[in-house]
Amino acid sequence: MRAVERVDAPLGPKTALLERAVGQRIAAVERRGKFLTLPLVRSPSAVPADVLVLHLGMTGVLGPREPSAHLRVRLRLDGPDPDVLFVQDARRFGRWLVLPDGDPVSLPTLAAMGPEPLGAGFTVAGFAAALARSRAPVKALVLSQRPVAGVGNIYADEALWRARVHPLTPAADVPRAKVRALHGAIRDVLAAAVEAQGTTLYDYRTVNGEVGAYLEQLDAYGHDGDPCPRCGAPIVKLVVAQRGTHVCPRCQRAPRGARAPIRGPARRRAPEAGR
DNA sequence: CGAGTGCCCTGACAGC
DNA sequence: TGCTGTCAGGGCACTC
Repeated sequence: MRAVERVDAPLGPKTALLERAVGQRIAAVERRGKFLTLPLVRSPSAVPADVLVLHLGMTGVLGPREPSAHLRVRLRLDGPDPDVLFVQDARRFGRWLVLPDGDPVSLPTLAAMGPEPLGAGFTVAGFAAALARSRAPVKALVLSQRPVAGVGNIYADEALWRARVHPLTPAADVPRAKVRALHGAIRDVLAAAVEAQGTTLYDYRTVNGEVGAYLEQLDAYGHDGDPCPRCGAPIVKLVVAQRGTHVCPRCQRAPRGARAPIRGPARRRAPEAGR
């Protein structure tokens, strides 16, 4: 069990409690959704109380090599090499903090997080119940991490496309058969993406510095203007929950009342062709 | 309390 | 060449 000898990070509200990690031992390395959670103990036989939480955001990289730029956290451990871990985060969307006594009050998303998508706790029945409670657009609800953990914008689009569910459908209106399909699609997409070591659009790298290969398997995300791989209709891009959203207008039927496609803020004409 | 919006932050890129 | 504006997105803070 390695102990934290020193933490260097810029001071601020997001990092104010990091120094609580100093002198404690890392009892485990766990993950909840997109959060890394490291329970800390004050002695090898103690029960974990504080939890060191790392969220890498979109551009965060955690690894043993010192980055050439955008270093945010330096974590010095006792014991053998590697004895220093670095967090690089160009866009500063990451978070790193200690939750005293594991209290997630400052991280509401973590506190209310749904089951792990690849675990046994993610059931069709539970997923259906979560959707039935909300009239938010189904994509917005999925992105909230509450019905299921770990689904971000790319994989939400892919799963909805596979299940033939329009992202603007009110969650409670998704038919039972499509809830089942979406549940399966989320599992399939995430399992395949993990297998491919993720999706590198721009910055993302694995812990070994490699790009993620799932980019090549994307069917909908980023394919606006391209033919749908299933039916050939052009994929359309719209905005749902402030996120770029890619839909096949033929396979994914829009809910009644939704006018599609919704372009973003109508202050600027969209470019003629995709890149 | 659920839903929607604004914001953070930097790099890539388009357009002039 | 260099400037300006826009866009990308995970999660929190805030408003309605």
